[in-house]
Amino acid sequence: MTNKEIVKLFSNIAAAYAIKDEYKYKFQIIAYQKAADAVEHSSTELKNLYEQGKLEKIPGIGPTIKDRLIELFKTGKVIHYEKILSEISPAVFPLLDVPSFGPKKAYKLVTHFKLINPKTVIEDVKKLATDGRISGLEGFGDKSQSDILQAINEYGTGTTKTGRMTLPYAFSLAQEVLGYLKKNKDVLKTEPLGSLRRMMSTVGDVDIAVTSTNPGKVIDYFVSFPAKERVIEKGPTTASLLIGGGKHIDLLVLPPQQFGSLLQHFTGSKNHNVALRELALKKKMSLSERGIKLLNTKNEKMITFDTEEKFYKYLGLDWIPPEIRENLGEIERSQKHNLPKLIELKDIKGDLHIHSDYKLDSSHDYGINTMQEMIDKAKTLNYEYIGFSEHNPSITNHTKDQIYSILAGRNDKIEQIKSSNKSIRVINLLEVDILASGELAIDSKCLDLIDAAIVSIHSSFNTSHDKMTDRILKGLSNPKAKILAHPTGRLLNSRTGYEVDWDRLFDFCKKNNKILEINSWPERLDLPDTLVKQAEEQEIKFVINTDSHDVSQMDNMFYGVSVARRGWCNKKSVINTYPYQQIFKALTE
DNA sequence: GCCGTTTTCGGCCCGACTGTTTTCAGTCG
Repeated sequence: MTNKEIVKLFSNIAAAYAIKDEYKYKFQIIAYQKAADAVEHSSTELKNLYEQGKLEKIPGIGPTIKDRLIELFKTGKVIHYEKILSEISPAVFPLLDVPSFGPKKAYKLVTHFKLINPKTVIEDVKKLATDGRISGLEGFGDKSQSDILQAINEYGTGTTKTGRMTLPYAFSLAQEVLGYLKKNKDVLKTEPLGSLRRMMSTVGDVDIAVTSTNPGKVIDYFVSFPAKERVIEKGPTTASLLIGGGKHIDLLVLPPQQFGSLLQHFTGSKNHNVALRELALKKKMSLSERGIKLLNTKNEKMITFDTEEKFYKYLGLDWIPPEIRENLGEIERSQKHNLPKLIELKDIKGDLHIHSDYKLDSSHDYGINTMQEMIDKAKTLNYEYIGFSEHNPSITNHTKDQIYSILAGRNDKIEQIKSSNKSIRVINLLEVDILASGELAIDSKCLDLIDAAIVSIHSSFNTSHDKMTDRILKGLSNPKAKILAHPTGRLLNSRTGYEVDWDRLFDFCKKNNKILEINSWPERLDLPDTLVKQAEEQEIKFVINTDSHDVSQMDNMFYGVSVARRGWCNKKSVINTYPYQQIFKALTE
């Protein structure tokens, strides 16, 4: 049973409760939706947590759901869930994946037309709509019928929800929309919000806020955005467009005096906003994008805010950086005026994971720029130091002596580079494979040629959770191995990372002064932010690297810093904020 | 069914938009 399957199970349970009796089961529905959400965002497979007896570590899973998960892992099923689901045709559930279908609509159609086959139900409903048999059913008219047909067609052709965008893609899309909006004279201010402002590693839809004294005109202008496929909805203050690839652009327009609450609301996250509103309720206030309503006054007086700082302050809170607005303790810390001081891009003093074009006869890829070109780029970034870390020479094509002489040749090159670049310090690193056995790809005589090794997994990904952990710990046990690069091996939208026992790894790093890389490559962003936060709580040290293979990629540092910020990192936790002497000591002691 | 700076019992966010209605239900973020 994978997390993905558990997410589907919990959402189906929530839907089943909504169909049975929405009012009676109101809070079970919320609980199961929350649990599904928590499992979806868990950085570890629940199966592993179950084996370690740590299921209660997931917030949103309490005693009841925990017992049911134990039953699920032990027996492969949960009797209580089977009973609930058996009362509803299984044909209801596939429809829930189609946008605009909720439990009520799906149930009504499935029941009325006696649909029973979950494999064909979407096609069955499509045919009913095509034949004009849905219109006229209670609550359904001609428009509903054609909307259903459109939703199923878009779903079938993959026009809806084909994965999430990487950050650079989302940024460029947002810039395109912003550029368009700024040409309109009724647009006073405009900002991209939502998960993009929170710098999540992937972005689903682009959310844009606008202030204007004439919202209607802005909305009219927005819905004629040239790159749109169609208008999803359009009201007096909000509108939503469908664009290529199934992405949405959501717009919210309010007057300038409400800009603070608008920013706050539309930045999210949902969990942060819900928690904030619950806190406000206890103070007899009700929050929305329009401001704060005072519930104990006569007409529920509305206070408006032109900045976010004022909005948070009115609630007795310090302003919270968008990257940590996930309801993971930030609200409590803000109340106590005790928020962490997050690392910033300007704190970074160097980049340690750089691939130049120096040929080591490796089986992996090379960079395209010379060492000198990368150093020149590092100077423009005001770095104090740079670490070269090409891949180790191929071990299948060479003898140990050949590898030694290749690396000795590279040492000569690095010495020469050092002597002609006095203003920037050069650190002699190497990215070394951890083999399937856990051994490093090169021997200790070769390792003695370099200052330290960045070790990483590039083969045999499909190993069990325990074996992969053993393998990594063995690799890291080598005294020269100081940094574990891209620790999960994930590639966003294409490869889930390998399974590792993170508690064991973090414990090992803590005891042995090993450093975890936060890789800034936008398809990696690895270590993921949720694991960064766990490791940060255990006082593990990080290094934020770009893994650059060309000079322009050295600008990706910004993305890695955002991951560290989302993981609540202080600059003290990140070794490449240290001055040269201190980082060199950390890498070589 | 979860959870705790008001709580181990009694709470549980808020509003937008659409279609089918004539005051609201359903879905979404």
